[in-house]
Order: sequence, then C-alpha cells, then structure tokens
Amino acid sequence: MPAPLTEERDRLDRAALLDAAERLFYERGIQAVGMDEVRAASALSLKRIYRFFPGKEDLVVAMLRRRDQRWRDSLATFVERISDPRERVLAVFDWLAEWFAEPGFRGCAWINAHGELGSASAAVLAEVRSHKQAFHDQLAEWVRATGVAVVEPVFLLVEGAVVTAGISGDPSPARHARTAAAALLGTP
Amino acid sequence: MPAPLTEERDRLDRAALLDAAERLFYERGIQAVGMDEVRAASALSLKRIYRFFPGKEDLVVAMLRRRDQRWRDSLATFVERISDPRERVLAVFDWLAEWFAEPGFRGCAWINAHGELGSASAAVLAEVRSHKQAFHDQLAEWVRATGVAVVEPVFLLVEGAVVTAGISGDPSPARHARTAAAALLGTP
DNA sequence: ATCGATGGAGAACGCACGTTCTCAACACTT
DNA sequence: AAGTGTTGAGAACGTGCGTTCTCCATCGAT
Repeated sequence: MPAPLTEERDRLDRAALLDAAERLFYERGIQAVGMDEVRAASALSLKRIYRFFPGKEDLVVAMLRRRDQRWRDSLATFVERISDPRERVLAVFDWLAEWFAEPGFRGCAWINAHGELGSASAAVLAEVRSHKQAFHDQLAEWVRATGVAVVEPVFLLVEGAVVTAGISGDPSPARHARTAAAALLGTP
Repeated sequence: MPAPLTEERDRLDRAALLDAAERLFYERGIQAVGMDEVRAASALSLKRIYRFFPGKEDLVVAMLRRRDQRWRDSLATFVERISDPRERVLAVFDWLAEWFAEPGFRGCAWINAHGELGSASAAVLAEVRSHKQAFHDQLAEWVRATGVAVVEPVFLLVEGAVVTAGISGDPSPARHARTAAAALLGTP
C-alpha cells in the first residue's frame, strides 16, 4: 500500500511549488517570471507542475489563495493576543510596520497582481477581490468591537499605507496610519 | 521653409501616439498591449513610433509623465476653485468620486504600472515615485493651509480610496474617505 | 523629367514564453 | 526475469512579443 507515500510526496512537492512561485512572483512580478524559472526554483519537472495545475493562471490563483491564508492568519495571531479592542485595532498597524520593514517587501501581492492581471484574468481578479473582502471583514470585526463606527476609514488607511510603503520603500506610512487611526478611534 | 509644417505634424502625431498608448495601457495593462496594437490605435507606422521613442519603456514613461501633468492639473483646477482651505481639501474627495464613477475607471495608473513593472524597469519605478511625490507635495500645501497637521493621513486616505475603488469597482470609498478626512480636520 | 533622399507600410527576425511531446529510466507485477 | 505502466528531464512546438529591415511611393531639387 504505497499510496500514502506518494500522497505525502505530492503534498510536499505542491508546497515547494507554491513556495517557489510565491517568492518569484512577489519579487519580480507574475508576467516577468516564466514557468521554466518556477520549475528550476521548485526542483520539479515541468510535467509534474502541469499535473498539479493545468496552467500558469491556476498556479497564480492557488498561490494567492494560500498566501491569503497565511497572511490573514499571521495578522490575526498577532493582533488577537491583545485583548483591549482599541489596542487590538492599533496593533494592526504595528504588524504592518514589521511587515513593511521586512527585506524584499514590495507592497501588497494582491494589489500588484491586480495591476498586472486584473484586466486580463477573471480568476485572478476574483481572487484579489476575495482577499480584500476577507481582510475587510476581519478588520471590521475588530473595529466594531471598539464601539466606534470607523471601519471604512481604518480599512482605507491600511490600504493606503501598504501601497505607499510598497512604492516608496519607506515603512513610515505604518506609523502615520496608526496615529490617524488612533485619532479616529478617539481618546480612550 | 517647410520645417514648421513637419514640426506641427510631429506634435500632433506624438499626441495621438501618447493618447493611444495611454488608453490601451490603462485599459488592459502595459505588458498585455503589444506595440503593434499601439501602432494600429495611433494610426502611425511602427517606424515613426520608434523615431519618437527608442523603445516601449520610453513610451510608457512619456505616457505616465504626460498623464501626471493632466491628472494633477485637473485635480488642482477642480479644488482651487474653492477658497476655504478646509473645503478645498474635502473637494479632493469630490474630485475622486467623479473620477471613480467614470466608465472604464481601473484604479491608479501609477500603482498599476508599479505592480506590473516596478521591479523590472527602473525608469518606470522612478516615474511612479515622482508622480506620488508630486501629488503628495501638492496635497500637503492644501492640507497645511487648514492649519491642521494631517497631511499624511489625508494622503493615505486618498491612496487607500483609489486602490479600493479600483479593485472593487465601487466608487463609495471616495465618500468614506471624505468623511474620515472631515473628522481628522476637526469640526470647523 | 530624373535623381536622390525621406518616410510609410508591414514583412521579417530573434527571442522567450506557455505548453506539449519524446524517450529513456524506473518500479512493480507475474 | 521479462514485461508493462508511470514518471522524470528537457527538447520541441507554436505563438506573440519588441524591434529592425526591405522595399516602394512620394516629393523637392536640378
């Protein structure tokens, strides 16, 4: 019964493939990275890659979906250690500050994918919208718990900070957005 | 002395070329549009196009630069009709609301270009940063005139609104950002 | 009217991409 | 141990890109 062995290998290869794709696509853009480069970075054969995903678009969507899980889990884990609702919302911006300062930070993978493929690939567009909606809803819960009706402004501050830090390469938008969010939430 | 005639024709052709490039690149993305399509839309010969710009990258940069002029002029003309400093800043968001509602609105051309070419083309990256800096400085003047130190938050609200409206296709971020900006500026 | 240069149209080129195919090596069955 | 199906590695294929080249029409000068 060797089936479990190949299943385990599939799992690992699939993860290696998505790791390689995510890193390359985020670093250099999706269209700028060829499937052959993904093959080299993942140490898989092209045939095996196309067995996992029938086309590049499917790989991109799967990569975005898995990144969405990781990204939102990481954020939630970080902010939900803080129990005070107001401080919890402000912690979102602390998490952003850490993210912006990471080497290789290049802005939001979904916004970048949207700029690149939003008009060419309906599947990618749907994935981008799905991520933004999911993040919005997650954030909305945290903001609503403060009792102050500022969900939309706080969301827009986050998006503005991510975009601005991504383009300028400067992490200070996280600080500015945090200060503004604190003002909108009012003095405690 | 026929020189003025060819100079005038150059001016017109160059404008037609940049018009066509701007429309196509904004609608469908830069990498998704080939030079042959730009040729067809501009009704120029490929040879003539390459006489104006030695490569596609130069055309993209020139297109972004001209769009920057038009975009910021349009915004400035709109908001500078309003003399009250506070209302002038809020008018920025009214201008955004009109822009977002335009048919074919697809977010910020510079953010999209950054997502597509920011890591591949230093010239495009520089042009994107230059535009964002220029807009930031323009906005900073208007905000400073209110006497309230909220330049950065207002800037981030604008960026967040543009990105969110571009992805979702919904113009309401302009309203939400306006409300938040009014709150940050304080009650008059 | 003829010559020569200029410029237009688009065919042609080289390259790189996404995808598919070939074929040899291997593992598992009888 | 021989056969058979499956897999891996990468060559091959078709397409479409950015760019250059070829040819021919046009037009001003002599």
